[in-house]
Amino acid sequence: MSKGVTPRSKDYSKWYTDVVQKAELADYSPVKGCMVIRPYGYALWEQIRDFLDKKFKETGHVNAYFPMLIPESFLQKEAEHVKGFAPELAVVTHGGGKKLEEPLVIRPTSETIIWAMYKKWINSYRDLPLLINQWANVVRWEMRTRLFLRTTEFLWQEGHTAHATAQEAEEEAHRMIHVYQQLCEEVLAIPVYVGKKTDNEKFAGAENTYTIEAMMGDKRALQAGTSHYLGQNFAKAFDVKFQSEENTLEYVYASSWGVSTRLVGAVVMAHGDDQGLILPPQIAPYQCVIVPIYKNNTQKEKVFSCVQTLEKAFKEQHIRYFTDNRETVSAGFKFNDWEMKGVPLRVEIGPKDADKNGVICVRRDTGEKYFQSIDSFIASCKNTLKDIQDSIFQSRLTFRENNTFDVSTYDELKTVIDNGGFARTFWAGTSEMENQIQEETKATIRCILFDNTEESGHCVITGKPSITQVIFAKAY
RNA sequence: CGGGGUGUAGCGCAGUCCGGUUAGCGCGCCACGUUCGGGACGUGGAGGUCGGAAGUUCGAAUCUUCUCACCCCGACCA
Repeated sequence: MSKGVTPRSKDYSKWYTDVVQKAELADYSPVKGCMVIRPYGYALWEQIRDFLDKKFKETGHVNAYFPMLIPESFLQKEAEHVKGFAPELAVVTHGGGKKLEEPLVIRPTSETIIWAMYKKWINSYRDLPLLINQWANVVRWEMRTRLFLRTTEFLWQEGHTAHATAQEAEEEAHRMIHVYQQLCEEVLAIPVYVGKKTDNEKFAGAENTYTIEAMMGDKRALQAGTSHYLGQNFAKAFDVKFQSEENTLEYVYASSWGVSTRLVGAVVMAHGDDQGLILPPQIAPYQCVIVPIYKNNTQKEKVFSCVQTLEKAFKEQHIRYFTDNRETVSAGFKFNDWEMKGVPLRVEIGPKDADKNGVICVRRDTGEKYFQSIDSFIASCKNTLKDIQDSIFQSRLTFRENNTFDVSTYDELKTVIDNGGFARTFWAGTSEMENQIQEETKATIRCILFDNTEESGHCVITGKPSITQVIFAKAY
């Protein structure tokens, strides 16, 4: 095995694949397009899952589980939905050695089977709102796959809610995109642009799609989460009506929203460097790694008494840590290994430090290395982790701001896209114009910003006055 | 599906053009010893149906035909 990873400047895509594999986040499986999420990678997903699950429950949602196999006919019921998903379905045609009466598709998303059930469960306005989330795997037969970013099977959560009014469903869709924003910014330390998708980019079967868009280390955009206002589309397709307080029969309004294991890829690409991963403390499986250094048993005893002091303090402060007491590899190897794995804070304790009752700390984000007494280390560790979290976020925010350019002409837009970065501009164009721009520049409208930086301007293509500010970028 | 590439030890590769005893190298792995503060070293060792099938030949990793798989770039997508 070679020692480092391909430098980002040489081949960003290769760098990404190298890091994912060398940090032991995931590995290629014997099944084309499917990866194995390894324990260290899965631990990242668990952090994401735990944060979101708590948030979902705080906002009134409950978890449930629906079948992975969906009757093929269900997909047909919503015209746009089937059009969007039909090309990428995996279909089960046989079971128990016999051909099935009706083929079953492996869910690419669960709207249809969930709405088939909602029809049974929803009768009255008293049954609403219905706020269900599911943690599940889905399968989409993609042409080209990449570890975490786009795999044939992936893990995600999908929320599916039913409401009595359009306004309530819209509010729900907005609420959840903001939960995702909070996840990205506060936990993953990735700043995101929040906004709405254009008709070209919206979900198959949605009225409105909301999105958070993050900038990766190569200045391309990654959609990090989506939330949809589905209107009455699925209610009509599955005939889900409720009796209102006024005793009228109405179709219910819906939302759905999801994030996936793609977010693990986002963390890699947003923060990583040529040494490997850089994990924000909030998501790091180990926030601190202790590397004891010694030559003989006398030193070992002395060093480990310090290690024990640290471990006790970490436990008390609920800091996730790992003591690397492998005797088969050198200290230098361990340093590189944990840097590859992105552990935010490394604590080295050698005989010299133990004599002085201190430790050497090394920050992964800045590389800063300093001596501290054990007492002051223990007293400041939480703050240091917080500082790392904040400064990683700040550095990403600065990076994004430095690479987001306001443009007012198509030529400027092209220049920004060619040089790499986000182009922010006003828009009053059509779907066709958007397609044309995509063909010429490879860039798409990532989102229509919720929060404009200016109230109004002129459309970058048509010159018409506009209050719609958008982000153009090349996307993953 | 279009374009490009690769299949030889766990990983990365050489050997293939121009067929010739026992198929090599680096890393990793195992054992022992010396090491241990930025990817340690020595000695010994284990590990291969050369992607698969058929053919040519006295003889095939190497030539021919067919086939399978995977990777990269595009179109599609969270």
